Amino acid sequence: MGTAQLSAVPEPKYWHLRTVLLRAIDSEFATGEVIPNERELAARFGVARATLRQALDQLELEGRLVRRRGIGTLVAAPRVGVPVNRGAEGWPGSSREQAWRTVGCGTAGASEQLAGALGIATGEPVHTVRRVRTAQGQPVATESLHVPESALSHLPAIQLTGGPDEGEELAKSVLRRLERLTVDGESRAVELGVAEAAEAALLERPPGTPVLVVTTQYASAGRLAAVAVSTYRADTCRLTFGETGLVEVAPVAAAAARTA
Amino acid sequence: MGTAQLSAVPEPKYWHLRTVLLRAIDSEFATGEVIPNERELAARFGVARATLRQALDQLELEGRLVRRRGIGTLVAAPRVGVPVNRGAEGWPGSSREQAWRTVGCGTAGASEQLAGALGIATGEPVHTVRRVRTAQGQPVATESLHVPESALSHLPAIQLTGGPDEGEELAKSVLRRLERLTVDGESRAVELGVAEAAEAALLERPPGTPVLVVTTQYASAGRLAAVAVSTYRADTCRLTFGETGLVEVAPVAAAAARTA
DNA sequence: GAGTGGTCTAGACCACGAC
DNA sequence: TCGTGGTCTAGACCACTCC
Repeated sequence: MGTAQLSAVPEPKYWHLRTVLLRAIDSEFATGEVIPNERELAARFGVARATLRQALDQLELEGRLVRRRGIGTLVAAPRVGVPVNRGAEGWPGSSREQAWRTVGCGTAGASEQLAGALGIATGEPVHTVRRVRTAQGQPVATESLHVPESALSHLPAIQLTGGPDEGEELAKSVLRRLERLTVDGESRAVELGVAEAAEAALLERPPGTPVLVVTTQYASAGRLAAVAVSTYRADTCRLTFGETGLVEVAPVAAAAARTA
Repeated sequence: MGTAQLSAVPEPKYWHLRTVLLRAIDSEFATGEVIPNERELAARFGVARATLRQALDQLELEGRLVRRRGIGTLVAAPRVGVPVNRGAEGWPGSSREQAWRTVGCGTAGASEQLAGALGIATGEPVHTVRRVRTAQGQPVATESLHVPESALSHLPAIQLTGGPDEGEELAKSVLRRLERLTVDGESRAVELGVAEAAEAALLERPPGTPVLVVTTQYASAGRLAAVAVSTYRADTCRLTFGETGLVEVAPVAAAAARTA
């Protein structure tokens, strides 16, 4: 990594540093390699450590760097493409969807806001399944799946053993019954958010980690049957939608196409 | 806004501050209202201004605050739902898609990476249309739409006047010819990025602004006919996908469903 | 214990908008 | 001219990982 000088233009130093560092990690470092530590880089570029950190913050937000306390700053692997296609996968919990692991489940009366989102009356019983999704061995998303009991009540109840894993049993029951509904509509929204403490822990990241929040509404028989709110790690995930079969655009090619 | 004391837990101060401020703006301030300035808030909470700014940074990333130089910090309006549904809209540039405005157009030989993304040979001529999308009077996205000439060459060329607005004419020609193709497949990816200088200017934001990068591949007649890379302002946008007709989940309800 | 990134401080000056 | 947020500095101490 060279010691390219900073220009005197009215461009912030940290932004210029980002550009210089980006070129460096693209050309001189391999994925997973540690770059020089912050104090050394700051000295090398003649800036305060806080300024250098501002540049690293940007690159981390872009998913180009990973910082590990006690270890150093590493060049990040390209983001993983994560399919967010329930249409192709069927209902949540169906057989082809192996990536999700249930971490909790419960039933409660709907809050006013949750009731509004589900199109039901406040206080109606709603099952909530909490799950974690992993890809390539890493946790990439958490999800809260909300299903009003009334959307399932015409289906035969599944017998619960009432054993030690009560939550687990309930989750299985909800997901199995959900599977038997026919999906006749899905609607999704994606926005940027930050992980709260509980989510952050499941994602193995500190609180405040940027996440992509995906809100999905499932319709069945002309009514809203479920709402899922999933939070995907923004640093490692690239959400993919749409028909399979098309070749996925490589991240590096996408970056080129953006400014070409 | 009260002066709630900070707890002594091993939770970072800035994160605790974020929580306190979030409660305050939810309960005591209206959309568009200015909150007290940074120096006063820092004094009120007994922290350095940099620490307070770290908390405000989080809330700005979440789209809850807007900071304006020379003015102050305002409570942000809820994010706008922006449909990213070409299926419903038809090809880019079709009549129903009023929100886009062309800002530039050109034709050049494909770089190696762009060729890879389009599934063509390096150096093949590719038309690139640059556009800006506005919603509610605000610019919300920029886009680079890449179309290989070979995908259009079987269609009658549209006569160019060669007048003063050459780029504009070319853009119209490309978009009109594209419209006549039948779309038989779309594939999309969404990831987090930051705006470079040119994009940032079009979005009326400083460089480094977080954006949602949407990469769309359009297939026609069994081949890739176009690739679009759109960057949406993450602070103001909530991307919506899927069938219309379902009621949109209100942001506040979605937030409740996330942790309920 | 040594080295790393994470947090925090108390200042300084600048760029911009309103007056 | 004044008040605002934006940038930058030069330190300090802490939490974590590895040896």
